[in-house]
Order: sequence, then structure tokens, then C-alpha cells
Amino acid sequence: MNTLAEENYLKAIYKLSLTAGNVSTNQIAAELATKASSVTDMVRKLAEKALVNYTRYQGVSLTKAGEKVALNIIRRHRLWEYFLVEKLHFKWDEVHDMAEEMEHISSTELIDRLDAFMGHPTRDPHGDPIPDCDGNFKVTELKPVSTVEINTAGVISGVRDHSASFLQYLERQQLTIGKHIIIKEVISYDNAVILEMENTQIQISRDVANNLLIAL
Amino acid sequence: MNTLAEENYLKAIYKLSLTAGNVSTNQIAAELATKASSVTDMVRKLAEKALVNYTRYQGVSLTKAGEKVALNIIRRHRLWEYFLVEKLHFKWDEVHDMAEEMEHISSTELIDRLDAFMGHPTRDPHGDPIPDCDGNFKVTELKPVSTVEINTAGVISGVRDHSASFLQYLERQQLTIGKHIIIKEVISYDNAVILEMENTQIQISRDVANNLLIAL
DNA sequence: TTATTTTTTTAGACTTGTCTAAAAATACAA
DNA sequence: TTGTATTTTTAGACAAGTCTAAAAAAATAA
Ligand SMILES: [Mn+2]
Ligand SMILES: [Mn+2]
Ligand SMILES: [Mn+2]
Ligand SMILES: [Mn+2]
Repeated sequence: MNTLAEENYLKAIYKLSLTAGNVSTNQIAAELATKASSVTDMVRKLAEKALVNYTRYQGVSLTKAGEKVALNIIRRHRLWEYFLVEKLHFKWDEVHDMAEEMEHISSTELIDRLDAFMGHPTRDPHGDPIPDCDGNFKVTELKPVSTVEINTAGVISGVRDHSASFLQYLERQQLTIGKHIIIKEVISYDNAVILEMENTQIQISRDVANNLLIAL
Repeated sequence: MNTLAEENYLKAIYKLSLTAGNVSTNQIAAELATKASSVTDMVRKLAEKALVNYTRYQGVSLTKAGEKVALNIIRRHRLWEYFLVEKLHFKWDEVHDMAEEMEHISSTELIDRLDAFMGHPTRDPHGDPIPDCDGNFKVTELKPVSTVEINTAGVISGVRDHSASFLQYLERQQLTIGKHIIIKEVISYDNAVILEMENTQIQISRDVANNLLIAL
């Protein structure tokens, strides 16, 4: 149906669309580590296939059809990540690159059976929601630890930075998905945040607090 | 390391090498449903990478390095087929095309963990041996039903035709891997073969007998 | 052994996806 | 509002992999 390159572009455009309206050529180029001229070419191709809306110099947005394809790729990516962690016992910082390849395996029957085999999980190992086969998923409002008030209690539920180094850091601090925490104090000098988790206090930097998401 | 196209060529050359010495350009073209001129180009590229031995007009053979790559692809193919049948409950005639894509997922760590997850299976759903991570596997001498003598007893252990239609036929006749059979009679008129399995008699055509393999 | 057929290779072209360099459009600042 | 900086597009090229048509080599037949 769509080539591997097309799928990667659609996924990138979807991701960028979450924090912007129309997505710019340069944003896509940065996301995919490619050049703006390559993006222009590909975007024209996707527009011809009616997967994106595009007018010269105005950026792009996904059409309904394009969004459906993107959500399907994300579904596959997150289900494979879940499989790798839950069944093959990889750590959450090890699975992204493998899933990046596996998400392009095309059979929908395969992905639906994989979904059933694992009991229809709703979130991947990083806390991100797994769309169902129609592209629907529950949106839960998550907040960066850095944005909530003192004495707020919450459950660690996601990350904004998916890099291996950040995930490894969280793992070492035991700040993993599902843990209950209370925000106790913000140091005014450097905005470091002191949390309480399982009756012990942990201090995290402002950067970490920005990238760690909790459900209230 | 190697591109998808290169991997497919290496696998094809390996497969053809089993029944011939040097493999010809036309044989490879037929196996991959491509043109002889394309094969010449690719074979030159593989020769430069020292994965095949090639001299103009003389056909090709795999080098030690090329054989190792080929066996690794076959390992991945067969392990994924096993996964699809044993864990996702696909039928043995449904898995080949999916495995054809999955065999190109590159992580060796992934494949080794998949292998462990399934308990280190030694044969895929079609009875073919699964090489270990060093490319070693047990060679079992299998014989087509059409070549053994009357009153020979054996266990169905493999097929020479992997097409969905043949596998579906066998499934319908319950002639599946592991079944014990005895060759009772060959009809001289059309070489049809009469088998006994679980105390009932089954008649199969010469074509089927040619493509059904048993261990004695 | 010579002629014919078959196989293989070469030559040249096309597609997909990428790149660099230059031109055009847009955004921003004075 | 005019000039400069930035972004985006165009033009032209390249690598991988494929194809068709023609040439060369090898195999086969007379
Ligand atoms: Mn990921
Ligand atoms: Mn994830
Ligand atoms: Mn197969
Ligand atoms: Mn098989």
C-alpha cells in the first residue's frame, strides 16, 4: 500500500501535528534527519495520494485518510514495543529501534492477533496509548511534574523524552510507569523538584521534571 | 549490514545451491521472479562484498560468509513462522508471506530472545530445521513417500512444495507433521499411493506422494 | 565443424528516495 | 515600508534496484 519512506513521513507529520497546526517542511526534515528539499518532494507525493493537505509554502496537515494510516503505524509500533518488553523481557529503553523496523510489517491480521495474544493492552511500555484497529484511543490528560503545585499527588504515567538515556535514568531512580508520587518542594535556586515516593524523598532536576508526566 | 534485496538474493542462491552446484543466472531470476539482467548486476555487487563466488558465464556459489548470512535469514524466517503458528495460531499455509517480511528485521538480540521465548524449537511448522545462531542445524534424511518401498512405516516430517494450496490439501487429509503412516500399495495405472494412517486408508496421487516427506 | 539456439552480459533507461546549490517566496527588523 | 534573513521550492545530480533490447558467449544440433 504505502512504502516504508511514506509511512515514516506520515508518522512524523502526525507526531508534529500534535503540538502545532500546520507542520513546516523544516520541522519534518529535522524530525526525520533529512533535508528540506527531500521533504518537499515527498510531501508532494503524499498530497497526490490524498494523504496530506499541502499548498506551496503553507506547510502540511494530514487528511483523514493520512491520519488513519499514521495511527495504524503508531498502533503497530506500540504493540511491538509492548511485545518486546512483556514477552521478550527487553527493557523500556531498548525497544524503540526494533519497533521502528517492526512497525512496517504490513499484515493487519498479524497485528490484530498479536494484540489479542497480549490481551489488548491499552498503553505501551512508555505509557503512550495504543490505538485500536480503527485508530481510536483514550486521551488521558497528563502533566509534566514541573507544572503541578506543591503537595500534588499523582501516578507516573508517561514521558516526553523517549531517549534511552532519559529512560535509563528514570529506571535507575525507580521512577517507572505506575509509581505513586507526591510533589513536595521546588528549589527556587535551580527549580529542582523534590518528590516523595514510597516514603522516601527523591530530588530531580528541572529538565527531568519537565519530561516526566503524571496523571492526577 | 545487507539490504533487503541482497538478503533475498542470498537466500535464493542458498536454496538453489541445495539441489545444484553452481547456480545459474536464469535459475536465480526464476526463483525471485525478476530478470536475468537484474541478477547479473546484483551478483556482481554480492561478489564485491565477498558474499558469492562469481566468474562471468560460470554461475555463482555462496562464500562461507555468504552462507552464514543466508542461514541467518533462514533462521529468522523459520523462527517467525514458528511464532506465528504456535503463539498467534495461524495455520501452516498462512505464515510464509508474513515471515518473508519479518525475516528482514535485523536485531540478532531480538531473534535470540524470540528463540528462547519459544523454547528453542528445532523445526518450523513445515518440518524444516531451524539453524541455531551459528548456522548449525541437524540434517535428517527425509524421503518422498513416492520413493519408499511397500510396507515401509514412517513419520510425516516435511514437504517439498510449500504452496498454500498443497498445505491446505494435506491439512484437509490430516496428513500433518508428526503423523505415523505406512505405505501400503502403489497403483500401477497412475502411481497413486495408498497409505494407512491411524487404521484408515488414504489414497494420494503421485504428485502428492512426490512432495510429502517422511522420516523412516 | 559449422550453424543455430539458449544463456548471459552489456548498454541504456526508468523509479524511488535522497542530496547540494541556487532561486523564489515569505517572515522579520530597522 | 524597505531591506535582510530565513524558509521553502526548484533544478540537476546520484545510488540502488529494476527493466528492455541488443550484443556476446556458451551450449547444442546438424
Ligand atoms: Mn518507540
Ligand atoms: Mn513507546
Ligand atoms: Mn516459509
Ligand atoms: Mn517454513
